[in-house]
Amino acid sequence: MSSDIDELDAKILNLMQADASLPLNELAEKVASSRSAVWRRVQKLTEAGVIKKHTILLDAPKAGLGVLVFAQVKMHAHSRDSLPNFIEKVRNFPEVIECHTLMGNIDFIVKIRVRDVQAYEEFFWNRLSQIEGVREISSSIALTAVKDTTELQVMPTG
Amino acid sequence: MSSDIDELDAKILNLMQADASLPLNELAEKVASSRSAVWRRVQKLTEAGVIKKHTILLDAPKAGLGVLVFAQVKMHAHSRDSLPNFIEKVRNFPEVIECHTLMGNIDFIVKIRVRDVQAYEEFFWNRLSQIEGVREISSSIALTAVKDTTELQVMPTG
DNA sequence: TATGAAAAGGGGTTGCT
DNA sequence: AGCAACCCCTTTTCATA
Repeated sequence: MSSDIDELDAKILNLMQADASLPLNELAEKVASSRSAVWRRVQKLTEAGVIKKHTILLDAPKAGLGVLVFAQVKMHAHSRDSLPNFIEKVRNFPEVIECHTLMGNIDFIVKIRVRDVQAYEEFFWNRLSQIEGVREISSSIALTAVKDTTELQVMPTG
Repeated sequence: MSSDIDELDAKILNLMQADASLPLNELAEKVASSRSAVWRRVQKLTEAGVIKKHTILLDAPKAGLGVLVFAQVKMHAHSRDSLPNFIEKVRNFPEVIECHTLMGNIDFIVKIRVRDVQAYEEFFWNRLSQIEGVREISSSIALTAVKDTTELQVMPTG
């Protein structure tokens, strides 16, 4: 399950999250190991699915998506059947960055990035609120990002 | 501001977000351009800060962080002075992945990843709720991730 | 000034010890 | 697990329009 991560794996993962463009020899040096050893660890971690992908992170406003919204969505109580449709729709909206089901009275929390407030209004009325089974949406515009990372603090297993 | 992104830039950014390990020649082929042209675009976009960093994304449960929590934090109304301290603390908690200030009655939304529910209880009581000025915390454990990406749909400016 | 080609350098990959 | 050789990709430079 937590695919047996030892201290070396943890160090590698933490460094690569901070900067995936770090050359293999520098990485090896920082973790006090050799190129090949580190390279094989990375292979294993990728095959095991611990490393999901290599990507670049963009500055959202500079990429033309200056507005971040968190929407709390509640579904009609008797609309179990419309859930697969909701999920399908939400996955295909490029504006939706994340969507999670929550325990408690909120059914979904949805993280959305759009160009500006007008674009959100458009998205809200014509897209999100139009999905069958949606009962209530409470939208909050995010002001300042106090913290916004993708880095997980990986610790050795056990 | 939205650093003048043309169609070629947009294509490059979208492809690199999907897979940053894509070799330059394949990337060039996909966007119907040449290696050097694409390479210079990437340089420019990095210098302009549109591309913030290269990273790897981990499977959180496989990396030993199986529990995702969204916490809504409200501060005491008269505790303006304690905000810098709150921000500083939150930024230094490795469990906190994101924290945004919101318009409306919730002051902060905090996204947290921990090993298990016990780890969250520990984090909640000994860390988050101990920060000066915090009045109320409403924690929701996330069940299923309907969507969880970092990819922004980049469109040409204008 | 921007583009393409081609050389030079560095890093990823592999096999062997 | 480490070493070293190989090969491919990135990066620079140069020539061209």
